[in-house]
Amino acid sequence: MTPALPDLSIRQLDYLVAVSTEPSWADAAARIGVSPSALSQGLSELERRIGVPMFDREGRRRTLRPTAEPVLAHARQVIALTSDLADWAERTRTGRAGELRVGMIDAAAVGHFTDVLRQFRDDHPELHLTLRVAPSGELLDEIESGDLDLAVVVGGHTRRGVHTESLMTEPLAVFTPTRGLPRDFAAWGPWVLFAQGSRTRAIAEEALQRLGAPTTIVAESNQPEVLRTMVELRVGSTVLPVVQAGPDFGPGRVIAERTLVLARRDGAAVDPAAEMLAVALRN
Amino acid sequence: MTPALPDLSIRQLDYLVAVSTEPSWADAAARIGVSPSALSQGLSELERRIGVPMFDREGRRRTLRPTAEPVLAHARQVIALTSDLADWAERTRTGRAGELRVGMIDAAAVGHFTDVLRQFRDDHPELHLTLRVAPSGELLDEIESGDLDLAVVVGGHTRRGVHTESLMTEPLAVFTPTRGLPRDFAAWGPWVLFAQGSRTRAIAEEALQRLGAPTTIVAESNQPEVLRTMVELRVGSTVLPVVQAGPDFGPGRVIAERTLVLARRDGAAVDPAAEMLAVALRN
DNA sequence: CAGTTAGTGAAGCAATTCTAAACTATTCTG
DNA sequence: CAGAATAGTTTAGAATTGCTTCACTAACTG
Repeated sequence: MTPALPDLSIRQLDYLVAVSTEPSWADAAARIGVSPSALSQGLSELERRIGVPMFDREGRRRTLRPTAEPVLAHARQVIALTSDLADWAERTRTGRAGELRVGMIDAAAVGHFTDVLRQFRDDHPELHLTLRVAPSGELLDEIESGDLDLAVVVGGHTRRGVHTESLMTEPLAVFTPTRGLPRDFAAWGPWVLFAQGSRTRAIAEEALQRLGAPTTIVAESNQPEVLRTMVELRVGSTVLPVVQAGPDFGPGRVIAERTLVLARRDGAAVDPAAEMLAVALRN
Repeated sequence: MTPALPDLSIRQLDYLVAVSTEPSWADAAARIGVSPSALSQGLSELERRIGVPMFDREGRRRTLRPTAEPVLAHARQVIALTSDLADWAERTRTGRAGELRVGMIDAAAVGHFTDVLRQFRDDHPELHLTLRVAPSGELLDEIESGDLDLAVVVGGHTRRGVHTESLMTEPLAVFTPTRGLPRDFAAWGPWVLFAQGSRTRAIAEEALQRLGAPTTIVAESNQPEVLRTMVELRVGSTVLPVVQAGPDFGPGRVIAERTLVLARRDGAAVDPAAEMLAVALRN
């Protein structure tokens, strides 16, 4: 068992180092910016806590006795360490260093927030930023487990322990192999959609049902690239965020919209770097 | 210029390490011996001073976030250093380590306090004890300049900045080449005495004058060995502390006494080791 | 000797840090 | 699922710490 450490404070050690450097205690006090009395009392207290006499009296001056050398060495070392820590804290606080794990759905990463990400990377070169692109569900799992600090996902999920905040809404549109859509909703389809379980898939199906269109599914994938190819091969029509439709199709027929939200672990302390990215994402 | 260090205390760092070791904060608080409330508040304060969020909330527990690893490392290191310092302080305080420079006149070192010195050396094997044997005047110079921590010298000197304390008195006696002394003091002498400037020499001369004996000096030396030899060679009589007379002479005729005093630098902090030796010297 | 300088001690005040107790939220348990 | 137990926080109040100011002592300086 440790025999109860003396409760020394950085400040007291700082006094000691100052006194060892400056010609007089008064100068030391002035440099630190406290009254001579405070310095005197502080050093007395330090001496008392360590329990070993450290100062001699030389005329009216006080001198550090050589015996106290180990204490001075200790003080210097601890102050150096603390100074390093303060630097680290400063860098972390300003988001200039540290680690930040971000997740985004593909539309966010490659579509809406590409520029924001690039800019953020440029602004924080020392920050170790890892970006994970995956469907909302997976990202939310990782937010929940603490593997991600921040994620941009499709809104509408409810997940305990995860806090969300709306970022933007974007339109979902129907894209067909043929130019133009039948006037009669019942003639729409069949469909090539995002995979079962996807929130965007659910939004699309719901919209189609509301319009009275059939919801026959002939193929599914989570990769918009795959969906587009299917449409080109005339397997069926699809519902995609317009940013992901690509230039080969027409403007598409908007039938719904989805919300992109910023997700963070609930109760997690706000990481400064995460907060800075969040600000950037909100524009 | 350093950007003002956060005033962290050992105690706060200790909280952090405890929390990282124990399964719950309550356990950590119990181990340290403080209320859970104090721990909670202390860690909040630490977090605030460092300025970087360090804890997450996991259900009702709080966990150290990986980001705070550098702080924990710092805490461990500073605590280890402080623990070393505490050990050093403990050893120094109990006189088990450190340095002690002692001066003694020969009669004290070889006569009265030989056993005390041997015992003290045995009791404090780790203590670096240096013993300097020299006449009182020299020793007092060195006490004054700080080269010695402690000295046993002949009393009667007054030296500013040096504090003295009586240890013992010892008799000074006349020793002659012949057995027995003349009844008539005027027939005493001639003398072989300690060198001019010696305090013991002054005491002896004064005593002889008081008795009405002549004080013709035919030889002088500060080495009692030399004085004894002179007496054996019948150069003259001498006045010596009885401990230094040796067995070859009779008991001697006591004519005065001198005091041995413990001398220390005035205003010097009391070195624990010095204090322990002082206690031993006082018996 | 008067004046200045270095450091200390006392009083008062503000900030810190503790305990105790009430409180919130979460988890366990029958 | 209700109720108890648990983990941590908050609040109020007391104790401690640490600072400033001011008076003071001792030691240099001219």
